[in-house]
Amino acid sequence: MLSKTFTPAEAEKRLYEGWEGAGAFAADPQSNARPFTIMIPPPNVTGSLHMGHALTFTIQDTLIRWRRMQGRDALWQPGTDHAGIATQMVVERLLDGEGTSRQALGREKFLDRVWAWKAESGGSITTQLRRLGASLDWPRERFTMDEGLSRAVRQVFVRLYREGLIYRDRRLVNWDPEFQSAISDLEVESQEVKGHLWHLRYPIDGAPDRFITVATTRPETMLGDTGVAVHPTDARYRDLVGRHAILPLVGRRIPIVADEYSDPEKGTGAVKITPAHDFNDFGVGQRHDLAMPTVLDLRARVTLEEIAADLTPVPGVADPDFVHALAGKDRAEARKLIVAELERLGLLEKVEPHTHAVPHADRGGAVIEPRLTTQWFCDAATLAKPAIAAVESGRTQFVPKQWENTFFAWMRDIQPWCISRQLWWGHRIPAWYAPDGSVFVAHDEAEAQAQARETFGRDVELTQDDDVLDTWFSSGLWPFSTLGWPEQTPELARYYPGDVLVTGFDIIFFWVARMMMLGIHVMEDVPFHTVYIHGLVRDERGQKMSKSKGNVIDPLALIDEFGADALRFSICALTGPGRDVKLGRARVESDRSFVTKLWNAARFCEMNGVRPVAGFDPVSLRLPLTRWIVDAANAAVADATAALEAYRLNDYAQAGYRFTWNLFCDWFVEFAKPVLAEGDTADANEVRAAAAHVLGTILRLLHPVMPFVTEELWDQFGYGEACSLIHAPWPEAVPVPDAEAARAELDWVVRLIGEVRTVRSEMGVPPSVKLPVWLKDAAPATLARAERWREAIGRLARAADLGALEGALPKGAAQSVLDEATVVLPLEGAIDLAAERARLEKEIAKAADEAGKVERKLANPDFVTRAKPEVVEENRERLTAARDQVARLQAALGRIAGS
RNA sequence: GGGUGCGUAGCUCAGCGGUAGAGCAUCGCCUUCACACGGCGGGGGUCACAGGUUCAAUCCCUGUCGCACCCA
Repeated sequence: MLSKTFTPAEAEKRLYEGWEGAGAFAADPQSNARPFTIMIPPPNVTGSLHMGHALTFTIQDTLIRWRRMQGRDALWQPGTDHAGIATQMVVERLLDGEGTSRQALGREKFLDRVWAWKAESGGSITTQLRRLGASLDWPRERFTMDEGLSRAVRQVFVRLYREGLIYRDRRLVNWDPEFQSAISDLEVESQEVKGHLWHLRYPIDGAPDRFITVATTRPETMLGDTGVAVHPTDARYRDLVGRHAILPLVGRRIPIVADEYSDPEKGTGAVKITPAHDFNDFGVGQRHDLAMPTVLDLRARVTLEEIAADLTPVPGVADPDFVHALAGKDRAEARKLIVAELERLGLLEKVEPHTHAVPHADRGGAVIEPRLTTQWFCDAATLAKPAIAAVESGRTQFVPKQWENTFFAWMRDIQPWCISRQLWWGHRIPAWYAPDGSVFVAHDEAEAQAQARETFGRDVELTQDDDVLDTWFSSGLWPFSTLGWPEQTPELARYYPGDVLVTGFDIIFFWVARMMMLGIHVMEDVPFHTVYIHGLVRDERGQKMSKSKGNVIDPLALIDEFGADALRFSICALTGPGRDVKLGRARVESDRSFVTKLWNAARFCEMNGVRPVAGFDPVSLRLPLTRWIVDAANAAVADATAALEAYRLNDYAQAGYRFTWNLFCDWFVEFAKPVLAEGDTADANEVRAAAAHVLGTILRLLHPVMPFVTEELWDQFGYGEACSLIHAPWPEAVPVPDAEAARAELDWVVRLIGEVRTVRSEMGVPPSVKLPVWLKDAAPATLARAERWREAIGRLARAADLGALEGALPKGAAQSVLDEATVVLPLEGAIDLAAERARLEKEIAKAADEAGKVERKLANPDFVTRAKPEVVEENRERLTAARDQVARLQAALGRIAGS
């Protein structure tokens, strides 16, 4: 016996353990089945499950469960990435709490400590994914810092280096001064900040009392200015191009150059150029061969090392003592002092309020400082070309397609990818330096030694590069490194390339781009054929969830409260292609009702002796009711399958919901009741068998999105062994004899009941009062139909009697038109005639309005001659139907006129 | 500034040339033997605005306005 209610908390744990324990999630490399592969975009090892995860992993799990049921050999590859910066931050914070630091521990002990942290609290997300029901192949779980994956990283690094696609270069990079590491462009987030625009007057060399005024948002960088740029067409400054300005405070002579970077409309049209501290200025500096002194150190404090020699006293303009005093000052402090000094010297023309975009680190939030350093770079532009081609040719397709534009835009304008990080936690760069600075890139130290020996003719002492690689470098290898590459494993041969990568649009550049570039280069094939891009999760008002707004919803709390099935269903139902998911607690609560509804429908079936029938053959179905519901199940299966194939998760959820609730529960179960009450008759047994078939279809249909409740019912009903629904075959259409006739019949019954219910409700007849239902002018076939459904109509339409209208219309009857017949409800004088008249007049107006509209359309000769013939024909039929409707309703009105 | 997406019932969204739809909310009735996490019924929309194409436009085109996001 099914319990009165479904208890998710109890069932979920038991069922998940059942599946996992039985190896139900496992891919089978030995199988003959066609594989279906989803590589999990590895979540950050420091992370815990948030709504974004719940969204992406619900989609992935729904897809993987569906394909698994279709008989595919499904691999959903789990794992986490080592999240260099985030993890190091977490552990450093712990050390800070203990009054120590990574520097005090030293590199090796620090790394031991990180591994200890990982063993203890890392990867809690993998436990949480189980709560969601995610059917990942856990024994295959990988971590980007595993030995195997680390080997893949070294191998690819060495290969790309030898191919010239990885190189060292001194370039401007985004520098996080708090973390003291380079970070990639993508880890920088620009934020609007209210600041100022300072207008500084730079004296012109050799032209007393003449100045060029530059506008800047960062006056503290002026110490590193090595030029002033004006637009080549700017008449105001034409005569100054080629001359020099005297850099205030420093006393350096700096050239005034013509460069299109300078925007005549902005500020004064003249910009100061600080090549070592601004990306645009760096470009100008390169074009005009300007010096590039660094004036801020690793922590963004003023350093004079590279400009000390330039300091030249100029009376009233530059005082080396002032500049010396700035050494070691923080950039904010230096700004204040410099502005004050310029003001004192009369070189500050004006200060305007100004809002501008300031780069911040997306981890930690420090203001990023562009900094000129030597780093390792990857030639992304070269790697991007085949990736772009793969998408252009359709070997990899984006769903929805418009995201391909985003991908192209970024990939076609891709910058060299800075892959070195000044961290300890990560894959240490396999490069060793000889005392003279020559570099040897090798798979290990011994190989590097051998190379050095060859170069120098003797052993030299090598030191390994201190830096580690960007975490995304290892994530980019994920689709093949997790399968054992560089070993040629059976898994690699079988599951690469994968089928679909599921992720949010915010991550196209991170995962998609990198996996594409590295996958194509190393494996010579795309890593996946489809990239399904979903939206972001927002709160019910459409606001982005964030801790600072306090609108974060914890998916685990929702699972505790309403069950994983309800949460998963909500997510699926709201996931339209290219749409953000606006999710609130109320939505999940209401979807729990659906879980409950399904449970109760199953309980009804159980109580009425519905049991799976071995060898059930739909071809033997005789009753319209059973043929109708099995046919409708076929349609639901077709809709759901088509929706999943098109990645329309919302349509899939809706197809399951509507069929289950609005057809199976609302109509089929109600129609079945009188038949089932017959007991052990042939009809009743046919209904039982069909109900069992359809319930089984529903359970299979909904399993991908609601795995727990469906599995529980499947097991308890005995459709299969415990925990076997996960591998049950995905439903397919079954042959139904004369489905068309069954549909016509049931459709009529449903409409009749609807008409009667509407009239009763509008006339204010309480459900406790049963009324006869008479059919006037009904065809014999219609009367026969009514007779067949006497029981059900009696119950659902509260009909005391049912049959043809004998004789004249009884006094005070309500009427409604249904096809050729008029449904008559005798109200035995209790009817409010005025109300009935008004009701009929309203119906007439509606029908007449429709008739008029179609009439006008058909009266247009252009329409009749130019529209498609079937459209014209359809409209003619509509006109006839509407006119008949009007005529019958008018007749009905006429019949009560005399009453 | 460049790009993308979106403005359809109170809300969330579907539809995308030929009769405007769903869910939720709302209102009314009902504790009917699976389910009140329920049943039945009703109301509610110049499909953002203005032009254009077409026999026909919510749907296609152009422009305007508004919102969101991405890139600079």
